[in-house]
Amino acid sequence: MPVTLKEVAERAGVSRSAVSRTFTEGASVSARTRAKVEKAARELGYSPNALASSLTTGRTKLIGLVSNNFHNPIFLEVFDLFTRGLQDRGLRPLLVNLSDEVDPANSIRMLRQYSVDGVIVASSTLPPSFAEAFRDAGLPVVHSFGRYTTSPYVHVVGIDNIACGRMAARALVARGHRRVAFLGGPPGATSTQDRERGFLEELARHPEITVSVTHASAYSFDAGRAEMQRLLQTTPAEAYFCGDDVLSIGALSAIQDAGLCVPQDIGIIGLNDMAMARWQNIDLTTIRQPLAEIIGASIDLVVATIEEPGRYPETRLFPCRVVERGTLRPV
Amino acid sequence: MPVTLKEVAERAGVSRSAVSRTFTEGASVSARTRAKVEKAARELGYSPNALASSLTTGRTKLIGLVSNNFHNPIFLEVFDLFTRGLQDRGLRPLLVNLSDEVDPANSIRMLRQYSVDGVIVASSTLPPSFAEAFRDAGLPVVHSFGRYTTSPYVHVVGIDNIACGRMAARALVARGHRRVAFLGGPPGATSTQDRERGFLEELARHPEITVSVTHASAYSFDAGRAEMQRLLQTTPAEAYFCGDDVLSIGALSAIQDAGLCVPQDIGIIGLNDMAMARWQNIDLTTIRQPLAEIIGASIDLVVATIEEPGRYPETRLFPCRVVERGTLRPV
DNA sequence: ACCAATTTTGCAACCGGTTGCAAACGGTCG
DNA sequence: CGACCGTTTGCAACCGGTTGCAAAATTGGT
Repeated sequence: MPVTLKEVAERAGVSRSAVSRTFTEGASVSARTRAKVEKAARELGYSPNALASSLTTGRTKLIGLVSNNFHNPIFLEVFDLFTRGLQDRGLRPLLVNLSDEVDPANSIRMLRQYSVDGVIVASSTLPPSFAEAFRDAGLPVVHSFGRYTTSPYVHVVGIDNIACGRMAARALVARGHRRVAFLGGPPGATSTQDRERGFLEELARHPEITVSVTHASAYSFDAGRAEMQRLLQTTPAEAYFCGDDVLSIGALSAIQDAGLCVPQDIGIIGLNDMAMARWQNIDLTTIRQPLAEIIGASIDLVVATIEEPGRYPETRLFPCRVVERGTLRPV
Repeated sequence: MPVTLKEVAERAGVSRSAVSRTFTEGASVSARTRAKVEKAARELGYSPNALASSLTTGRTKLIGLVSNNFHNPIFLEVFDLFTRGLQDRGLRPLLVNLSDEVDPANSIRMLRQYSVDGVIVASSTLPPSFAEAFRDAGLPVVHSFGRYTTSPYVHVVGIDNIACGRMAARALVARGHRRVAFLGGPPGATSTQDRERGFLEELARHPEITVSVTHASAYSFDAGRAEMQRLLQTTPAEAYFCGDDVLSIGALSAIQDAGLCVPQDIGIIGLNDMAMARWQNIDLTTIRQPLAEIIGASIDLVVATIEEPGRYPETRLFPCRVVERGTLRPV
């Protein structure tokens, strides 16, 4: 059904190579043949088969976009930015939903079958070994929202979660809170581990302040709410640094249901600054993670690695900043 | 770099066809050769190139998933279900983000270049002509969340929006409201048009009830909030049927900010029942759209059409029901 | 052990493109 | 007009598979 190179060649009265050349950037074709070919192609409605050409060129312009975060609303923003960014560069996202899969083997096999040019692993809950397995399979890979390392084995783009933990701690200290706490995401997530670490390190400099730590089972509203409900059964802290925004919103809902006021009775600071944090009925004080920059850099890096396969793995971290809204009392 | 059929054949001491056959379902290979081939393949880490095989078989197992809804949180649920559902059937989603594009031509060209087996257009804001253009290009297509027609030109899977409008109207009537209103999404969206129509038709049977209609500029929190703020400047209705949940949440926030109580002062009923509607700090009364069924049927239908290209276009609608929560007073 | 029926196998052509190479072409200059 | 040089062109091989067909191997029956 779809029209092929050969048919265009016949109609234009030229060889197949001529047609191929008019459709490849920087190939040698005279203006006359090009015109003939373009006319024939237009009349026939021809567009070259990207997959067939990938056979010889070795490039598909397909990028595997692997994620397991299909429940945290911020990932809709992430997918929006990734798909647009990839499209803008002429690349196509092949989406892989990991849901509860932890073994990269299947995804690797599948993405190799489709000869993707590169892979982006977008997750803060997958272990570093996950992205590394792609690299071991010879695929250019970038781990977005991954953990910072001084000697990375794969490209990592994201934020300095330890520094964010510190930043959150300083924000709470600056407000004079004496009993603070970290309400983390799933303990296995490197993002939570690092945020916790930074938070505790900074607070270690203030021995007069009491710190406690607990974890929600997932980065989700329900998990955040459940954990805060549990905490409210005994004496809660004065202010919480929550593992991320969706957790914060869950915690807020538990606090409000308990008849307590935010930020008077309990303060909350989140992390991400997803669109919803700006919603006026939520109005969450949070640490802003510069999504667009992270995603832009991730794409740049995967493209650079495709072009230069031996490229040395690098880490790109973007600075975050506190966005003051209504869930933490003024300094 | 990746290992090919030929290398496996050489190592196993068989022909290339033999290798090909051991990897194709239902081909004739003796147990002995199969064993030899599988051993060689395992040792070499071979997995067949899906794109190369697609050249001769004409099937890529790639499905174009086209959407323009990257800002409505329910679409994260939609993408989750679509990607999982497709993966479960051995299909791969090639995601296309339309953002503000309205012309299908580019998407069609691109999806044909990648020889997708079929296309799913997931949007309630794109006109019917959008999906139809794919069909005209010879691509099997299903329009999910599209408009119901008695004589569809493409497959449509979704809900009966007119019936939903009626259902919302009945819910408000049953509660004894005398001044009700529809706060729709973008006027161009067929979903909004149909919901409005059903709502008005049902209310026409109750001449004693005052009805008014306005529209938000998008299915988004901000648009819903802005429109409700505008409405609150004069005398608002007693209860609103909002175009969808995210609009409802925006409206709720405006109402609360104005110091009014829901459902006492103003009632709200939404549509979709997205995960967030269940969040206890939102607790939205809404009309539940059975997402999983809609998406399952969409995939079934696109698969069926791939297998039987001449298949008659059909419409599959799923029933919705009111989910009672806290934003509408009890009957 | 022989023969026919059945299964398995390899050859070779093909899917829709790309590309190195050498021949054909077009233009310039003496 | 012919030699020379740089472009443009087509041929043919190749990318990594699949598949129709006929030959080879196996099976079963006698």
